[in-house]
Amino acid sequence: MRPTTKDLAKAAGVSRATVDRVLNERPGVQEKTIKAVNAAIKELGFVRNVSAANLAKSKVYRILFLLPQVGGEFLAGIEDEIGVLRLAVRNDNVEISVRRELSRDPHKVVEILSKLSPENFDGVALMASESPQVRDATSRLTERGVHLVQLISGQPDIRPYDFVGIDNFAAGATAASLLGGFNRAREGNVLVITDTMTSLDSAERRLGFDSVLQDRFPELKALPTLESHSDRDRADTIVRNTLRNFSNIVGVYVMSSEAAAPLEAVFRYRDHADQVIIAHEQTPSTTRFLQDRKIDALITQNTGHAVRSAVRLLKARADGVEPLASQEDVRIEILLKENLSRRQFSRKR
Amino acid sequence: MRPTTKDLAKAAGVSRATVDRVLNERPGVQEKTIKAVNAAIKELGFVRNVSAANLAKSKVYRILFLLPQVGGEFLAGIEDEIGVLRLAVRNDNVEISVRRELSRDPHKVVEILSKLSPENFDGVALMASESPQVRDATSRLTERGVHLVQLISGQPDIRPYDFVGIDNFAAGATAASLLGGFNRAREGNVLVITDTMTSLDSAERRLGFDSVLQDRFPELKALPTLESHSDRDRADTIVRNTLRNFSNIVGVYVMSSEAAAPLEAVFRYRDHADQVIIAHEQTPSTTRFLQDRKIDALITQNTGHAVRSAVRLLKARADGVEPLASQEDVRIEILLKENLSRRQFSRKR
DNA sequence: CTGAAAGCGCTAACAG
DNA sequence: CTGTTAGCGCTTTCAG
Repeated sequence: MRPTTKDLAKAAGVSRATVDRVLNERPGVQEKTIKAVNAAIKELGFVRNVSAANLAKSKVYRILFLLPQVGGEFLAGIEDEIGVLRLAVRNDNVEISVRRELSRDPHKVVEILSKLSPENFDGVALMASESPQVRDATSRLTERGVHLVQLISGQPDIRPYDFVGIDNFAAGATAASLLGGFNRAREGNVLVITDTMTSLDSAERRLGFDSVLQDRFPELKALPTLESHSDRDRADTIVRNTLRNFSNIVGVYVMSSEAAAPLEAVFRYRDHADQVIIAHEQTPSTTRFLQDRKIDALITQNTGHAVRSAVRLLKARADGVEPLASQEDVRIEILLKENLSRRQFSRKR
Repeated sequence: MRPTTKDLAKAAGVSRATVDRVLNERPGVQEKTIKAVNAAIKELGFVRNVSAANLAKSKVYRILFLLPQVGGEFLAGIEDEIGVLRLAVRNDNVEISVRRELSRDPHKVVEILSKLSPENFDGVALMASESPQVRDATSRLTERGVHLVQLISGQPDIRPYDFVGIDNFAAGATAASLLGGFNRAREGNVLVITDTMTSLDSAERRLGFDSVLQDRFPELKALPTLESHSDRDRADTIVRNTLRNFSNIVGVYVMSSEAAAPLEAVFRYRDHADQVIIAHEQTPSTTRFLQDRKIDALITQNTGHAVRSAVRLLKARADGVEPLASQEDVRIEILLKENLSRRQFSRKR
């Protein structure tokens, strides 16, 4: 049997209440009592039972997902994943809420973040592009005691909070590697489209893409990035114009997570078989395109996993526990028609 | 506040003990009392608090991983993952043990399985090839009340227990798609190697591989499967002979999860750049080969995820709870040099 | 600064 | 067939 607070109390010659005080670093305990309890902890190899503690506290973890207001299939998919998770974690005292109210304007984002406090939320999963203003606001938020994880959009490895998502430079490089590899060494141009280049995510993908193209596929030349600004008509226009101006297009790379409109524009003016086409993220549209072989590959991240990871991280931070690192890594996945996962799950009854 | 058994008891006009009896379908409760309690459950929207129940029962989930006795880097990696997980889940009353004692001989496997009982284990994760004998033994095991999940090796969708792993037909198809796609339409032969074709896994991969090759890459012809029988020297010999007998080899496909020896044999007799090389699973060796561009791609499954998934499934089955299907899907991943995940985890302090 | 006692939601043992 | 009582491991008053 694992030792309990009762055992600690006996070993340290104090009451269970005092053990509790020491365990939770509550104030008002004599230094020597603290030492005695800590010695007992070490000696007995005590590990606290978090669920018993949560039961006693009737603790609920309140987690908020802050998402962009506008979005297409990709964002809808994320909302769905959150919805599924919300039900699944109710048994673990986790209460998830979602707000779709972030805009491109950093000041609006800052305003929303500034209203958040530990009174209302233990943790926030934020899906917003980086900017100096937002960075400051998140710092203040965490200082106020609200845990934060940056979700999908943003930069790994840079600040004192967690990032859940893929390395966009590597994602772009992966796209280039596939596009170049599948292209059979034809010479020509590559059309590159995204939503907007002001987002760091797209910029990083482009850098990764270019670096591999230059290194390994000198026969390919990537054109300047086209920006659709989330506008269907605009996507159509810029694609049409570019296809008209550049004759020898052998590849297309759609960098944005909402790829449907740009891809449809391409299909409208070109036979899909005439070039290698790579896009990002798995949505109903992109899945269909892959199945129909209208595109060659998708670079994706497992959004369900990302969302669960965000919740686990926020919970771990709230508990002051170190998360299981390997589990929280979001991989850059490559999807071909052949490895689209068919079955959701496997069990016959 | 969510309703508790206390609320149920009051609403149904019975004691908490009776509520408990109904909740856990214990015998000896009047039909009408059961109805009353169930009515209250429905009315109040009661959801049981599993961790409170576990606390009261001091329940521990005893889970056994049964692994093959012999194995290389791939199996070692799985053992490592289990080791990490064992520590991580100790706080969740899960006790994991591992036995590396399965042999190729089905009768030995059966013997081991027949000794397992609910007295010792709540669930077993079994990594063994399919065979009629083993199938019977697993059926008897589950009938005895020990939950079972088939891990990595085996067939999805066929029996009344869970399978955690990838669809090997699709994995083989994916390999062919990459090999053919990267090959730039050269005509030639493809060397195919595995450990042993008697395992269903390899057979399935081969079928998937061939089907895509025939459909989409008629310029490629896959040679009969070579079998290394986990023997380094034998791998060397068969590879050398085949390379001597067939001049025009433009591709190599290693189907087995332990790929190091066959790959090294290939490198010994051929310049790696002369053909497209695809193998399975990420291990120290295959990772290095990918980084050095000695191989072109890996088809992998996330073993850490698979192991965690197995534990979650066995726990869910033991609780009689439906698992979160989407989370337990193991994907066929494609690894190029570009999307090898660098960072394990991302947080600066 | 420390301890006693009650309670979180559920289960187990024993009466009745 | 059903209720009472005690207790899982930890936290939270409230005294002292």
